[in-house]
Amino acid sequence: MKQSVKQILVRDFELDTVLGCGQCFRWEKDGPLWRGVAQGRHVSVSQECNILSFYDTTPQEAEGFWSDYFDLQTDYSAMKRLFSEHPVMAQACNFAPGIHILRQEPWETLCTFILSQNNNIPRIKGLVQRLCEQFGDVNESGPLAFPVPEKLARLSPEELTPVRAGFRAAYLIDAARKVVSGEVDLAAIAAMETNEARQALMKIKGVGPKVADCTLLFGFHRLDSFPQDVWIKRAVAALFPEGLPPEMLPLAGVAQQYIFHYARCHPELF
DNA sequence: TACCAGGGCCTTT
DNA sequence: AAAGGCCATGGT
Repeated sequence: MKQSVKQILVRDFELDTVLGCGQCFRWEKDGPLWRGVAQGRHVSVSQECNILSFYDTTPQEAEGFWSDYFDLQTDYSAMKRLFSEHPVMAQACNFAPGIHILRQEPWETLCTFILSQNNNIPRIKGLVQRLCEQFGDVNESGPLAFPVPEKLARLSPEELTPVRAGFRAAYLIDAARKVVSGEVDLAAIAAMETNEARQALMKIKGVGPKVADCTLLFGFHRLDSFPQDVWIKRAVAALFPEGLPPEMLPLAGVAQQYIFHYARCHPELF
């Protein structure tokens, strides 16, 4: 194995959990190495104990762009302390102590979660990969950037058939057209209060509360947005019949990730 | 409110 | 090898 270009000491971070828990779809594990693309940059990363090793990038990119992407500067132990005042949440936090919320690009996050609906992770990855291969730009370092909205806005549903997204193709095109026209303004959404931002995203066909909240949490780092799917609804009903404790609400999205991962890995409990 | 909309991965036989 | 279930959902 070649020498890493940068090693970073991490806490409360577990690469396998972060990249495998269903918040991102452009990472592949190859032996100990995870290879991925974000915003047209590619990188390889591995982790041994608390050391994160970066390859195929520069020390500057690792310290800057990728540290931000992996949200390494946020103190998750403080959040876990708050959540752990609830005994069941303590168990969930303890079960997967290395969860982080990635800081992904909003447009890509919106598209990938449109594609995620009524779908499973392996197939979502395939759809995203074909979308990038067919319509993404290649830069000089090789990786395929996620297709820009202008590109997708020009397409007809027929032209998207090679992606094999099914009924989701029309949703993707609607999203692209509304972003290009400014009817959905992602920069403005970044500045909106969460409920207003959710409503704005839901102007897109195929974007309901769940997809909107995933976009806000994973693409805009809105830690108060709380994506509710069948698993979370079941788990919350069992664990918090009165609803989430109010002190957790500003960080409900982070709490959601611990609960979701715990529920998925203990299906017999819910 | 219930049902339907691609398609393929994964488990079971 | 073949079959069927299942899918972090939303529109009609």
